[in-house]
Amino acid sequence: MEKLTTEENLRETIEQFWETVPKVWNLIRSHLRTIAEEQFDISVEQFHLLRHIRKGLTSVSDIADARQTSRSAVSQAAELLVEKGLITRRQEAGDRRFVHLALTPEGENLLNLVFQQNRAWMMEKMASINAEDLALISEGLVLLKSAFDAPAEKTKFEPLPFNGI
Amino acid sequence: MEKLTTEENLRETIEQFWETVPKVWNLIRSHLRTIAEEQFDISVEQFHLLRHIRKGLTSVSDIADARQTSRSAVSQAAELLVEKGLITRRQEAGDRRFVHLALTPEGENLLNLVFQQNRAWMMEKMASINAEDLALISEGLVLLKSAFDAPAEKTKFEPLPFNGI
DNA sequence: ATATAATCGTTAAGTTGATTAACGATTAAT
DNA sequence: ATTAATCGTTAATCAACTTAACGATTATAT
Repeated sequence: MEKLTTEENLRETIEQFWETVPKVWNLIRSHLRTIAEEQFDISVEQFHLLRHIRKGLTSVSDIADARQTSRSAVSQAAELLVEKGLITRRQEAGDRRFVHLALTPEGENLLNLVFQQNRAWMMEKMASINAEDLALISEGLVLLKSAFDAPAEKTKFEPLPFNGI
Repeated sequence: MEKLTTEENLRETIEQFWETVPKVWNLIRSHLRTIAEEQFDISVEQFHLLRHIRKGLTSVSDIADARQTSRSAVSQAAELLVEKGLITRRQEAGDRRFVHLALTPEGENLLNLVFQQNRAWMMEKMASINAEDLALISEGLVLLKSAFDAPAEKTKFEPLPFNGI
């Protein structure tokens, strides 16, 4: 087996990323939509919002950042969830510009149920993978996450010259 | 180090999946949108369509399946790409219900440029990962892909009883 | 201190991508 | 030969997003 340079490895990994992630994510997202809409009457976007609130992001701005979307999009989605009684809004005492979103017991419960359904489905799909391979997948995901968590690193590679279309 | 059951491993991997994939994919999708729209005047969805055509999916139905969307959505997106001169439509000789989509040289070229830009950006992000870890990520992705490629496996785990909200 | 700027969230208007339903055209099944 | 099913398109509608404008609040500058 020949040793590749890191750059060649990188290209290969990125290739594999494109081969895998869009397809898998679309499939999961699509199944999630079915669960969320048919059984719980919320959209995928509303689900993500609930998920982020539980993860500890409570302000509209923080969630917008995390989701790579606009504050107004988050604000509008939040409004719908408030109407459904799944979250609450509360102004921050210290800085009254901030609004803190929090799950109601109903929201928490609904989120758990959606995750439960999703996990059951994913487990079916992944049932044939052995423990060792599962660990490998996990490790790979951790590495991937940390790469994209980190603030952009000064490049080792030439910035790409862009020459029109 | 304690040995976990496969089911526990599975839960952990799924947990890690949710921790990683939505965030990373959103980030990439967001950056991709910037490139595609600002520099090439196509939407992310149009990009995906081009991508699938190059991968060998030429019929509207096949692409709709692959993207987990409706035929009409694909048809509409295809129409826009035809207008831009990035793809062509050609009826199949044998079964004239089928229409085959194909990239024009301009479409091929544009797709290459978008990928080039995206790869450069992803390389920056992933620049600090060593060769061994890159290989690990690749392997993990391959495993993940094959799990979700396969037709749903008969479950080893209890189908989840659903008990209202 | 006061004025200016910046930040947080909301609202309004408009755009886009998606869905559903209906439809022609073609092919398969009975 | 009729009926079914499949492929793709079109039309109408919907949902989620964007941008822009705006109040409210806090930070900064003079």
